[in-house]
Amino acid sequence: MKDIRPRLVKLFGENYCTPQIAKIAKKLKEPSTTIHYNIKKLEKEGAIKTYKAVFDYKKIDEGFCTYVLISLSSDEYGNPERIGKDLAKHQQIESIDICTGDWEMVLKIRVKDQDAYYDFVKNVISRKGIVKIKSLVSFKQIKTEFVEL
Amino acid sequence: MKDIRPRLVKLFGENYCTPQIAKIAKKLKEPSTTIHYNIKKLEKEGAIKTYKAVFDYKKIDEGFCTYVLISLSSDEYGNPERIGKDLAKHQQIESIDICTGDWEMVLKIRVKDQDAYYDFVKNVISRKGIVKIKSLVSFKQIKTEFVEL
DNA sequence: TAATTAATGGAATAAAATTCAAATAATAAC
DNA sequence: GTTATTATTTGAATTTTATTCCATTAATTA
Repeated sequence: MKDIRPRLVKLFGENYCTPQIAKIAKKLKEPSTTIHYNIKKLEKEGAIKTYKAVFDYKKIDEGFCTYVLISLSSDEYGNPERIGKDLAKHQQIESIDICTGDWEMVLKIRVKDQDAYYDFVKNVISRKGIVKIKSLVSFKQIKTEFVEL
Repeated sequence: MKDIRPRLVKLFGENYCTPQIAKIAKKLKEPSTTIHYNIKKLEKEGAIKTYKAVFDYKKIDEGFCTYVLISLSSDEYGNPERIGKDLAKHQQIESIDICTGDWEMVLKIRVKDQDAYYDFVKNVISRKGIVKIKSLVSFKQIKTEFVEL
């Protein structure tokens, strides 16, 4: 057995999907060539970033989800974007926003369980320049990525 | 001109995409039938919820993004799920989580601009049982739905 | 109003997904 | 440990789909 699944999950997480032109054409009652033309235009304009899968994250060992509200230390306060770009490369981070309000940064994180979360916070979040202020642990995920679970 | 684009955006927002089996097969150096089999299995198990597009939201009139931290009133405190399910039907809400910590619920919202956000809060969030405590407005979105912007 | 560019859509082609059947591997039953 | 059962892999054939090409129409600009 080749255990292809984790590799599939990785690829689907941010790519390797494509629009279903025929189905859309049928749904909108337009010729598929017209649909094709309009989709390519959206892609060229950069309005569509990618096509990807949305998972039932509990079933792919990413059931533990948290929001992390972050304050930056005074020496990094003026440069949240540098830290953000640096964090972005971590697969466990679903989203990164630089915000107004009481916190400079909001992360959404997905890992397997509490232990994995502890490791992630220890190794990635708790670093120079990042002062973690608050973790909100998701008890129940009702909707994610615009998809109801 | 038929202005197909908003209709496309709506369909792609949560569906009407499909995996690229041939590309995956090439990438993983496995026969496409094997890839096909494994994907169908993931779908049947419910591990894959759907395939969808990720947008550059500024370019589709959804550039204004916020996190809303919510406290529930005492009479709804015991039933956050009912409120969550009710909120889920609104397209502007990207995610809904029921949480531990200082707030019972976290929403991620996308609308066109501040005016649209005001309307949304007025009409949807500020209702019986929902006491909005804090809005975090995203200045800059670095990553969303696991995709770097 | 003419000229240019953008969008639509049919027909033909190319590419891909899907089905089918057979072989192999893994697991369970005895 | 051997047999029976089930799950997975894979090539070949088929069906479906995306894509290209080109002509037509609509929209925009000069």
